[in-house]
Amino acid sequence: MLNRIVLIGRLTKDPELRYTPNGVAVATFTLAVDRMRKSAQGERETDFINIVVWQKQAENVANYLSKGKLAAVDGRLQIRSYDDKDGQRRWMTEVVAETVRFLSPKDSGGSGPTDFIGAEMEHSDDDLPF
Amino acid sequence: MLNRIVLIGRLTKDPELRYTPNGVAVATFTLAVDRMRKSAQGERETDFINIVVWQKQAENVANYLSKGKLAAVDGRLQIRSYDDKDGQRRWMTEVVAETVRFLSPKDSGGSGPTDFIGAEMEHSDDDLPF
Amino acid sequence: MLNRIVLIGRLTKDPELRYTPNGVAVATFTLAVDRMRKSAQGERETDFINIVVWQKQAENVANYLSKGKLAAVDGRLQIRSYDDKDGQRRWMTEVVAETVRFLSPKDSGGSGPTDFIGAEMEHSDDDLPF
Amino acid sequence: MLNRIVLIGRLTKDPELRYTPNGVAVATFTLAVDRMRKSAQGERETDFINIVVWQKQAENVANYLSKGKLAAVDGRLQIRSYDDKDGQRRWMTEVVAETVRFLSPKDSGGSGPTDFIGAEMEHSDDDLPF
DNA sequence: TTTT
DNA sequence: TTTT
Repeated sequence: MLNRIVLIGRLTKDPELRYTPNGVAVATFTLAVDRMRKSAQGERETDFINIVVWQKQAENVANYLSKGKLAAVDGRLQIRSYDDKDGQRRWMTEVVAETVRFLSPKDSGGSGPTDFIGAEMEHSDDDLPF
Repeated sequence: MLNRIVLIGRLTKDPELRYTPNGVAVATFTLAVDRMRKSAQGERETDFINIVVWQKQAENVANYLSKGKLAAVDGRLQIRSYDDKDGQRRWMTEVVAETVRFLSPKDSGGSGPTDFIGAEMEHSDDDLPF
Repeated sequence: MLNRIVLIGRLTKDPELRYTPNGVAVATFTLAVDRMRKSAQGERETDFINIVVWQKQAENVANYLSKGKLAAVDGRLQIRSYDDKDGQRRWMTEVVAETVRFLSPKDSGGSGPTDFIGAEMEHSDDDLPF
Repeated sequence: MLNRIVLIGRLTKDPELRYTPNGVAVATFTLAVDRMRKSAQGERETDFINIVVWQKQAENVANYLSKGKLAAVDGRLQIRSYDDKDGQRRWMTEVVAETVRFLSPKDSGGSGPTDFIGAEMEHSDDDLPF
């Protein structure tokens, strides 16, 4: 009924860009998200979370994000089941991004992307009736 | 750069439905959101938060929500400034809902709304290329 | 660096309550969270998401939640790796709840739990210095 | 019943640090959070949102954040009413931060803060019973 | 101006 | 392994 997740972390690798049979862009990457508390042994712990982005955003991600860059993702958690090569049912978890924000400073001297991408929320309040 | 809020609470009154000059539906209502901790004097405390919803959702809200009903709102926090009648600058805070979910059980015997409304997130994963 | 998720859905079964070797309560359950958009074939789709809760909350969940009840969970997404019986590395995904709210109306005639449980946020503002 | 907000933006000024009568640290600052869509006239729009942080975090914020720095805030929306000098009831809105993350790169050559601060979530899963 |  |  409601499913909303926000993550901030760093890309473990460059994003991968593909296209569906009907030509829709999809980018995937993994975010390393450090936990706030350390393990019992005092090591830092990290969740590695797979992200999927669609369409224009997928292309922006592929163009402007790369390994090690800091990013924020706002989306929903999705769990897909599939059967592996041995016919075993497996589950895969991923976050379907609604918006991705680039948080690493633009490379100085770079051509400079706009500093955000994402689906627009609905409406202007320019002429509210109240 | 990123602005995301999720609230669950009860409507303090029936929602109000209006239309912009160009015919776009807008509904407004207030959610009473109880805080988890009580005040120093042991009283329960509550935040009263104004919500704005647009378009089709505005009409659904007007049709299916009413005073006392439980609802979840997912949106963004917005602060608008305006000048009051004395020419003083004031600020008003409201949450612009992206989705509103109805959490009170449908009235038994009622004709029964669908149990949710809201903007759709972007994409199907029916034919992922991986 | 930041990892925050909010879910609303229904329990697929009664929660399970266990204790760690050192006596800390842990409850687990699965939330069925309907997606907003239907599949290409027009079926409703659902994510089944595993939830873990600790301590006092675990016991409240075990006492007051049961199969089919509506609940909201606020927490963080965690991915643990483990090796299955064939020595294969597997991942399991779960949401570690910080708070769980009970959204189904209390059974009429029931003894009535308090209608929420959860970790408290930090501070009162009773004597702010401004 | 549930109230959760996540913001990313830049500090409009250096944070202010104060202490309650009983010696508890409180820091306040304002985050400039750009909206994703531009106004009808094509200008970028921004929400200026007041943030409050308590205790150890307040001191960290005062030490490591300053005007222009990028930060993420995770907390709850709070609305307090007060009476102004003319005896008029006014409302003020602020976000009570549970965690604040520093997103600007540490100044090269600086002494280097830890790169996050915040309340810890509850439990380790080092000895889960399952 | 406030809800169960 | 799944809920209304």
